[in-house]
Amino acid sequence: MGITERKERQRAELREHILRVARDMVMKEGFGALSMRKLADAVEYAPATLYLHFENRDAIARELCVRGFQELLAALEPAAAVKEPVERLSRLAQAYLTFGLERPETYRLIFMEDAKLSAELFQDKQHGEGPRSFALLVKACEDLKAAGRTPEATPAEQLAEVFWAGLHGIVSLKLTCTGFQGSPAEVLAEALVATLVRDPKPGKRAR
Amino acid sequence: MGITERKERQRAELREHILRVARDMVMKEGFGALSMRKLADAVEYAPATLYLHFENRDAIARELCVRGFQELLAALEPAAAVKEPVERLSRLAQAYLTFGLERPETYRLIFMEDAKLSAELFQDKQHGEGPRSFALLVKACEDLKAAGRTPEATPAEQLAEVFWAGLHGIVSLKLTCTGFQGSPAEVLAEALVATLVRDPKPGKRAR
DNA sequence: GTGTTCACTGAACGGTGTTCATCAAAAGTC
DNA sequence: GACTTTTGATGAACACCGTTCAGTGAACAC
Repeated sequence: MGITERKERQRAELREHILRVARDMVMKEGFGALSMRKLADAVEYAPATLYLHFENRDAIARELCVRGFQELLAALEPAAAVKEPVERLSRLAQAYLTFGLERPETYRLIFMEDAKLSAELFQDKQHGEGPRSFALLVKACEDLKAAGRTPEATPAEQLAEVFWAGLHGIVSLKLTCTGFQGSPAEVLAEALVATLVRDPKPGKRAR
Repeated sequence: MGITERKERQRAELREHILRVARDMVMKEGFGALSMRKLADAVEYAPATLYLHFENRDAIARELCVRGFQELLAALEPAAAVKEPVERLSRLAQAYLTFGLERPETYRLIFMEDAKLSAELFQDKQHGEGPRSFALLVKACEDLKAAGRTPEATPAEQLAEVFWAGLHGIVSLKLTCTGFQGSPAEVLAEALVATLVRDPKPGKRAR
């Protein structure tokens, strides 16, 4: 009875194939330019066939979103492995920027498209690559705080949110408001890290 | 020969009427939901008539963008009038957030839609409400720097860009990634200001 | 009164997402 | 092997979309 298994496998393969082609099209021309008909054409099936594998166009977007977050997490992880908190923050910032600016359409899809898309991906705060990516920033800020190098009154979690917001702001303004920001993204990232980090206080070191 | 004048006035009035209706529709359902046909229906003209007043749908978006930036500038100006730099920064942040969160679709239109839209509005760095809004932030950061309360190495302009990016990040993440940020926007705004501002250094006051 | 201008429109073109009855081939059953 | 059932795939349709353009009728100029 390997038939049902084979069918299931073929079905999964086609689904995967559709998603890969869709991903390529989105990366080239953006999600807005992805039409079900063009996608069907590209995979050499009739448009209606796509609906046997995905509920609708949004379902494809959702799937691509998940993969986008996986890529983001993968892009951040090397930087998150750095021990020294300040250096780690800086590396995380650079990695985030590089991801956003080199994959603009992916970035737009996961962070600047419809709210419904990314909202549900942040529901489960434990699993999911979105929350896990954020957790890396939180950890970095906690370590920074433990080293006594953050503004005292601000909790690490809030600091991480401000950090993420800053990074997202830099990337998304570069993507939409072309030519607004005067400074290069890397410079802004460094400036952002500089605002977060406080000089170590010699008086507190003995404590 | 008041006829041509009257015609011109009527023409301008209709154009204005179309824009007002378009603005209402965008504020209610977002720019994506604004269709030329529905707009034509709402103003009780045939769709083709709209093209006698606007080159295409994007031209309407551009016009609404300009108005959006005017509203943003108007929202920021009271806060910009505050003397004390730290307080001013805080007020600017709150005003920016309020604007973004209370007019989400306007905000999306001017900052999160197509790059072409806002790009050209930031070409002329002197005039235009976009650059002038940004100038308010730059001035605030310059005054903050003059008071010796910024990170020393970072120029005021860069600081302003980081500030704007932070604000934009907070607003746009609230708009797209609903439920991602744990903290309320106002709290994050305060935290953002806190990261930018340094304690006054008593040693430098005498200088 | 006649000619001209011009705001306006209906209909069309080519595109979109989505649905559904239909069909042929594969799988299951005897 | 013949018959029935299941099922992957589809063509055609529906209701939208932005945009164009020939045509029309009323207001204007003379």
